[in-house]
Amino acid sequence: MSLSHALLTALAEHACSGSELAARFDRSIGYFWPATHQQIYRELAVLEKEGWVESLPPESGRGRKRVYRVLPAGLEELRRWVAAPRDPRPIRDEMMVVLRAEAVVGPTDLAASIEGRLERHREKLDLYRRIEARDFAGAMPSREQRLRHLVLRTGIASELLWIDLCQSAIALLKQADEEPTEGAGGGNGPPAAAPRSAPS
Amino acid sequence: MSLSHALLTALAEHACSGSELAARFDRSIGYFWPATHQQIYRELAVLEKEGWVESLPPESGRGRKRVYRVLPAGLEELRRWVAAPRDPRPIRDEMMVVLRAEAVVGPTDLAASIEGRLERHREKLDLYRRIEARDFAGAMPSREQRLRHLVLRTGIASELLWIDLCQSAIALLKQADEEPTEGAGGGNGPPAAAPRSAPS
DNA sequence: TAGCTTCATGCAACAAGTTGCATGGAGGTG
DNA sequence: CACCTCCATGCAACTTGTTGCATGAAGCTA
Repeated sequence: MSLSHALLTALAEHACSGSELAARFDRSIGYFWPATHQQIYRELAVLEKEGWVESLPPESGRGRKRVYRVLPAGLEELRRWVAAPRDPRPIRDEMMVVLRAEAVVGPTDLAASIEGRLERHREKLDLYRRIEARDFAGAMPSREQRLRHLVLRTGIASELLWIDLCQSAIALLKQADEEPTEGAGGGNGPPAAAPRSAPS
Repeated sequence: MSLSHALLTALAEHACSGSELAARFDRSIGYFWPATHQQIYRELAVLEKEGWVESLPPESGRGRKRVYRVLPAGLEELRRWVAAPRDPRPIRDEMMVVLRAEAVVGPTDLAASIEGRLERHREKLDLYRRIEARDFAGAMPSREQRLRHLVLRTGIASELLWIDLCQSAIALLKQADEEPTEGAGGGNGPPAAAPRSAPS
């Protein structure tokens, strides 16, 4: 299971409370392994029961913040997990299913839906590039820095891949609309989407 | 939910039984949306309750094969789903977490583990390329063919991305092993090989 | 015909992730 | 002080995906 080890990693980088963990996830590890605060609290309780982290008694301050810290056994577990063999994850993205579905029941208004998604990918790409410029501008990075940069660069490459897929799909769908080959198309199709003749 | 619609798609392509669906998944849609036979049977029951598919009474033959066929309501639902807006999925690959973990608790024997994974990606890439050569060699493909080819090409691009990440990671980890400099921004003078950049 | 294997279907239990809401403590405002 | 809002933690229920095993129906073999 990965979430527990993602939490160990984050806590090893810097001990903190559950809510702070959730906030940090939202702008670092969470880009690649999202987790809600619910998952995080639940998992922290498990980690403590395992003896991998300890929780310091709640400080005073807003709410009842309870700070967690990694124990040596947790670091050991993390080292073991890092070197363990593991399989690739499949892509498991709806887009791959949707395109095949469109091939069967289309044409539909899929292109418009993909336009929206394309925009999200562009925003993500932009975000990653700003982080890259901010955090990895130095010329002589440390080992840690280089590893984290590699992760970020993979995120960037992934966004570029999806942007490319979205663009190709949109082009292909529109092209097929403009040259309606045969087969009477099934008669559905909202007239709302006027075919823009400007190719992207 | 995607599995139900992946099943509708597969059944729309060709009506068949649960076990045949499972077999077909293993060599087509399942590359990008894996499903066990358990999920498939459970989901087929749901689809039938929804009125999206119907099951013909079991034939005779091996076991009690029960063939499912998509109903018009199912096709309608599939069309609706295809055009619905949807967000990108996060990458959610352990690799991204592992590299950050290694940055914290390393060095470990991570490179060896990645070597194994690299091999899997190469096998997958090879498989996809053989499918591409087999199914998409024609010069004037139909709309369906082009859409399905696009899906496959994205799979290929994805494998290339992960292969690149694995290679970069291995190079980086080994390089760091060989020059165990530390702290103080010391003089690692001859930087032999800069990390490879991602394809795009 | 008895026993073994394979096929197709399925139950049950679990693991992981999601969603909606609850609670109790701080702090701010009138 | 009374009230409201936010913060940090957490419960409960649900969905989705995984794992292990069970069962009945053919077919194969001796």
